[in-house]
Amino acid sequence: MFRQSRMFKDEIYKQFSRIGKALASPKRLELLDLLSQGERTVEKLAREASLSIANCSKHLQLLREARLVEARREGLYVFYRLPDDAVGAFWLALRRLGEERLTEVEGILKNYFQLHGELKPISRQELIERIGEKRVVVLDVRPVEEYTAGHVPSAVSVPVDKLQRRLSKLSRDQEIIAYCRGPYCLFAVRAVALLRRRGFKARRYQEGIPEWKAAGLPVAVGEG
Amino acid sequence: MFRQSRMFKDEIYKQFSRIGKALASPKRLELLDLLSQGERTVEKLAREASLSIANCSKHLQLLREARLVEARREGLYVFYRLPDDAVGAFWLALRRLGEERLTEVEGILKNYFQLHGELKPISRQELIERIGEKRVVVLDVRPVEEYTAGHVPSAVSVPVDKLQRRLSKLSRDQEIIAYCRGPYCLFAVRAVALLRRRGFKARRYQEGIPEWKAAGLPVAVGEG
DNA sequence: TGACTATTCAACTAATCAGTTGAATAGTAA
DNA sequence: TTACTATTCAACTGATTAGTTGAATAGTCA
Repeated sequence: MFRQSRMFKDEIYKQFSRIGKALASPKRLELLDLLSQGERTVEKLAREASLSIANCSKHLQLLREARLVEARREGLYVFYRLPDDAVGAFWLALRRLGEERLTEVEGILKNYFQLHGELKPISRQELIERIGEKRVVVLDVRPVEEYTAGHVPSAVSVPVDKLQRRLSKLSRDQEIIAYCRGPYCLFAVRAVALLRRRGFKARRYQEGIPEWKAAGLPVAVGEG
Repeated sequence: MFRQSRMFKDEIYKQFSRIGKALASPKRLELLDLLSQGERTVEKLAREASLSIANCSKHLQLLREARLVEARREGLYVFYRLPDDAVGAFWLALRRLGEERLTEVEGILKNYFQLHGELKPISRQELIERIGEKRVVVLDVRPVEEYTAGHVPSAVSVPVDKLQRRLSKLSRDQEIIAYCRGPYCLFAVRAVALLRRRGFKARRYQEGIPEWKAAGLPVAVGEG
């Protein structure tokens, strides 16, 4: 009986550790974070996470073995995605645990954002309250595909690398609130920095769509 | 800017991967599961997880570095424990994700419980409904310390290795519901098997106190 | 203080994993 | 079919991790 129950436990915990192993690499977490914005090809994932394609593919295989991502073929490309919302929610839970318990995380954030003179981001509550206001415009500065896959209602899509060219369409009388993928994506930081240099009144909302959705708030889909 | 934002991301995800690394070993998950029942000494943890003391201590160091456990000294012993409920909840979330997504888990469970002729456990809802009934007695078959640290209200403490000697105190007219640490602890399985062999009407509730608590149900503390 | 014990550390071996490179595969388009 | 391309596989190196053993440490108790 003892021998058998030891075997049972060893087998069971070994299964759960597959998920732990998949989460044990920084790059795989970055891939999960990217995929929580929507599906992507290996190529795009590799570029965004600064990986070679072969290496990225291998990491994706590992994630797939732990059932944290799944793949779908379309023409020449293989698209990877999160199989359901539970995985995205779990990644959020891991992140939150790290933010609470690992003091180093706060240090890194502070260090980086001080370096770039970044002001305190606005809270979710404040964003919700101000969304309807005439003198406020919300910018989604992620690539267009991600905006299309889901965005804050009434937000306007202005990908960060096109912001420069679209400055003329923005009014200096409005207050601009920019958001991107989440607290560890720097698109909104860059956007706000640029806008301020040009004399706009701009602030940053630091959460992304996954957090917005997890809080039960409505998400708009499509061209907006 | 690119160089810096890559460095930032690498640092941030590396921090989160510390948690992943800590979760990447079956034995460490087993230790977390044990600790979610309450604090314990290194010696006890080592015995329960079938580890050498030195090896167990090392695993605990690793968990401590990821801030998933903390230590407290009392007399000759060092007690390890989960620093707060968030860690226990996170372990539950990981487990649930595994149960849903890793098909192998179900297979292992089925395999083992078929082998032991185990019937379907009763649901949480049924347990709640029947707790007050005169003809039902709920047994907590974990070691006494764990019962003392928190148990289902009105449950009686009968550690599984003392069950044999206490059979005379149980009535064959009552229905017995036994529970232990959770679905991967086999105390309740053993208890129910013994009771049935002796002609008692016994069933198993397969969740433990962490799940009970996470569902917002009341927990009784002390000698009961 | 000194004897004692639980716990941790240090050093080592075997095993596992990350990342690189180049070749193979599987699917598309002509 | 053939040419083409995105993706994956296979083999390798260097780095990291698990687990073992024996010694050191830190605290208790008389």
